[in-house]
Amino acid sequence: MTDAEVDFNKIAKKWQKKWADSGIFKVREEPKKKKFYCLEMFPYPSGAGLHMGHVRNYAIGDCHARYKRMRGFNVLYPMGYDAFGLPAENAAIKNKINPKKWTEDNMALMKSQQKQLGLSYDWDRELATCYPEYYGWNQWIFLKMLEKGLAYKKKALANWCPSCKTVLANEQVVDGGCWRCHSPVEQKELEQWFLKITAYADQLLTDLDKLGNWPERVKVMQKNWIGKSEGVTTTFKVKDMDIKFSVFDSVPQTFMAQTFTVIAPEHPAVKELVKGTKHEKQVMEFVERIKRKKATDKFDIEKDMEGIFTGRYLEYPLAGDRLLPIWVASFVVYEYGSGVVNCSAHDKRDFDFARKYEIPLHPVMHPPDAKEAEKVRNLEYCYYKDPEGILDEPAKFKGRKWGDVREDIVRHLESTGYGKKEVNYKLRDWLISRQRYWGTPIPVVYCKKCGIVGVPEKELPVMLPEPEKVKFTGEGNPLDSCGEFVNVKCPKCKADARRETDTMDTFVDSSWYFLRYCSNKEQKMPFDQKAAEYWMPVDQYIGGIEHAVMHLLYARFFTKVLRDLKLVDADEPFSNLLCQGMVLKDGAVMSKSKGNVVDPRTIIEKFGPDTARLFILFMAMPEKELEWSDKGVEGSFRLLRKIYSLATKKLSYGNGKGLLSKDKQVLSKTHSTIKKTTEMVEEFRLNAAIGGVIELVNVLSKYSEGEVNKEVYKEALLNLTLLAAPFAPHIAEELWEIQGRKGFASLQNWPEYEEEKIDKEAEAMEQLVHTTLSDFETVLQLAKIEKPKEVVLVVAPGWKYELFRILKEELKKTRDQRALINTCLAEKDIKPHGQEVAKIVQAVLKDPGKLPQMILGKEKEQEAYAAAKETIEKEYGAKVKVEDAEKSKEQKARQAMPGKPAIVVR
RNA sequence: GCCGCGGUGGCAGAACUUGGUUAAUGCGCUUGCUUCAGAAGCAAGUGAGAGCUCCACUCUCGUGUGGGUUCAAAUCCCGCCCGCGGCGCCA
Repeated sequence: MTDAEVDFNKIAKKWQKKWADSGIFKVREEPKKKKFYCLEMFPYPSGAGLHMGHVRNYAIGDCHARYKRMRGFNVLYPMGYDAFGLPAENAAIKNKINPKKWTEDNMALMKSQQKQLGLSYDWDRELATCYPEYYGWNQWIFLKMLEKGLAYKKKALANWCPSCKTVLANEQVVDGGCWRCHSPVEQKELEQWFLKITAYADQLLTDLDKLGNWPERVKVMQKNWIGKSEGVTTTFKVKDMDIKFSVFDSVPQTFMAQTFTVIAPEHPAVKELVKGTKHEKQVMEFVERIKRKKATDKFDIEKDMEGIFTGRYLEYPLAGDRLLPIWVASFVVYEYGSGVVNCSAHDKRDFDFARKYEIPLHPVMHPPDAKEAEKVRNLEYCYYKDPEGILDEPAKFKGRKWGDVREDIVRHLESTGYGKKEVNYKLRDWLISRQRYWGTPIPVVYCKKCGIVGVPEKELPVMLPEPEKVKFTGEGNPLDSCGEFVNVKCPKCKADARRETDTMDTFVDSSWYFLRYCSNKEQKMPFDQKAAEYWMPVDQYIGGIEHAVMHLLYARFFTKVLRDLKLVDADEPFSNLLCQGMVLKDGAVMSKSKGNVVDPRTIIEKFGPDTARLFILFMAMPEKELEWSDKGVEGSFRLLRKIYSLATKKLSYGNGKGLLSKDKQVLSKTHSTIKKTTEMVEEFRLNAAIGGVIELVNVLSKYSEGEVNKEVYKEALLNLTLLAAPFAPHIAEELWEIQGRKGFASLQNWPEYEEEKIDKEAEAMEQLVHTTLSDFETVLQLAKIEKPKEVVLVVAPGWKYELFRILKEELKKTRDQRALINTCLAEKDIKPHGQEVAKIVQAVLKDPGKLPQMILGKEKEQEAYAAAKETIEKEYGAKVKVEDAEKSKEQKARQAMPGKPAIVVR
């Protein structure tokens, strides 16, 4: 670097200020303009500030937002904070810090870092969920759901995290532990608030198909989570008792094989089944033991398949007077279906269980192969779910295939009066109660007379009491300690009443924040309908894969509920989803405990925000994991410096008359780079896009060292500036200014690939230079040196191989032509692209009469050769014939091959 | 077990949609120039192996693995192996 060192941070600050002062990133609804809503998952303001994962997230999002803006879209690109949550409260308990203050400090820190990165947010739309202006609308939506029966309270076994001292939703239990602190989750019976997400199970499932641009794996995860299964529920009586069991069966075809029944240990009916019998003691001991095991350890089906007979039988009139012994079995899931299952020989797990406890089995289906059928009848192995399987029973369906008898069996079961077609889901209702302070108060009052009363709309928001009025002891819900909050009058009868002290799961906050951004100042409603109509759905959502189920499912649910409330018309909140990969260091996720954290601040301070952003975008595809590399950061830094010097260095201009071939190449490179970069950015292959830009930088860098054509250089530099704008916006602005342009680079139109403006020859050259052998150059060389009378260009398969084999032969006969070749290459200012060029030239020099024939096929190449033909004819006066060999290319190729050089390409 | 994704030089990662001399781009490394020296910068080189006194050059093998289609396969088809992620008793 010969110039004075550039202070990229100074440049960054300068432009950040100009952007802010001019307000260029503020947006309004403009019905005439095409809108684009670009959104990143808003961060939780933790005390540590931004980490690399955030930087990556925002670099991707900002790049996209800037690109779309330059493409002429009216871009909504907002930022906010998911500000409620446990860490704030824990800080309050541990360090006696005001959770509100703590959160606000963190938000301020984060915001300053985001500003330091130069992200093009419309900061006027900022929101934070911990303020009544926001959470009041959580309450409003909750009340609407309460009205609709979508919010309800029930006593249920809940997942309890003893460390966080709160309840967790099913989705928040990961590997039997708390999703946040990983402590083992306990089961506790509590009265809790639920949102009826199951009412939308089917829609949430089927609408996944509308999400064409979501990653497949996310869709699969959601699908698994919803877990739809269709089948038949049959209801039978327990012998000698007044108990009936409904049993769900998704594989009803083999119902005649059912020989025993299993019931979940947690099932309350177990107690009744054994009450007062000789089995009682043993069975109840078993139940307790299994419950404990399930609660603590990782429960493993393979090892822990256990059961115990209850002494009771289920009547099974479908098979005459068959009685099914009822067992308590460890593997039965109480929460799924009815917690009772009928078992048969045609299920792997049932089969294994029956063998273990020597329960009789009764196969009713056999494989087509007679030998195998015999094995199945002898119970040598479990035969299940084979579409080719042939039924033996019931008699009515004997001989039918398992694969196509299903519907008939279902109808048959329904006709018996015992069965009913039913759909089951794994999805459970969403438990939103949290026994915590730092969250949205659930707007409900308990009155002795009126029962559960929703707080009237006009009294919203139910404000969280100031932290000073609450005791943070670490035991129980802090809100219970605030009498002023708890003791209220019933809104209906004005009698003394008690306020609900549960607060909402913070996932409620993030389930509709994208709607609030559309009109974050709205006072009368959660959001302005017209604004939401204009902006929704989010066109591009970007965030971590860890939210594949929870957040994304809840947000989809809320959107559907709000749609049914006629507040939005979008079915789905996010049309495109990008799940960015993790940022790794030394092969592991960056984490404090591993000590491999790289603080974005140090990188920004040292190299400036553009370097940090460019590096993080260039190092890997957005979806993939990114391995941090300090050296790579320096590489990006060097690149930016190189770009900067392209605009500031002294140039020596040529006489400016006509374009030299190198000028044409630069021009052509410029435009092909526009083309490539545009394609890559559209496809979110930002790493490849940057790779392309770097190529252009390298070409320009080299070009700028010799004599340059003023106009060509100007055009190249201008386009380079614009192409770089989404990736390194500050430097792009600076270059823009250096080039004497007015306004902001950020607001310019994205450059277009202008085909007609480019010299055809150079374009043709361009298309071939990097992808394949520069055939065109070769032909030009030949034409220039020998001024041949005729060049035949034809297309056929295998050309390169054949051509070069022949040329090699030629070469062998030649000696000492190297000097000459090198001379002509130098003169033409062409970097010897391959030995091949030299070889061809050499061959031609040896025997000018024997020219290679080339047979062209591909559209691209045809164009290239057409251009070549034109040039050669014009400039060198030789005749060129281009043959279209598309239809019979192989035939032609073969004809062309013997004795003569040929090109074999399809 | 089921589902999804992937496997390319020393590393990250292009090229796979549309089969055409595999390896764009960056990092690293080697050599040279520059420098008091270092850093930075610039220039050339860099898949592996072998042959050749040297140079020039030549040969063989190379995209996890084994097959197939094709004049031609990283690319298309089939089998297998390995890795990552998700689901996990779902009746």
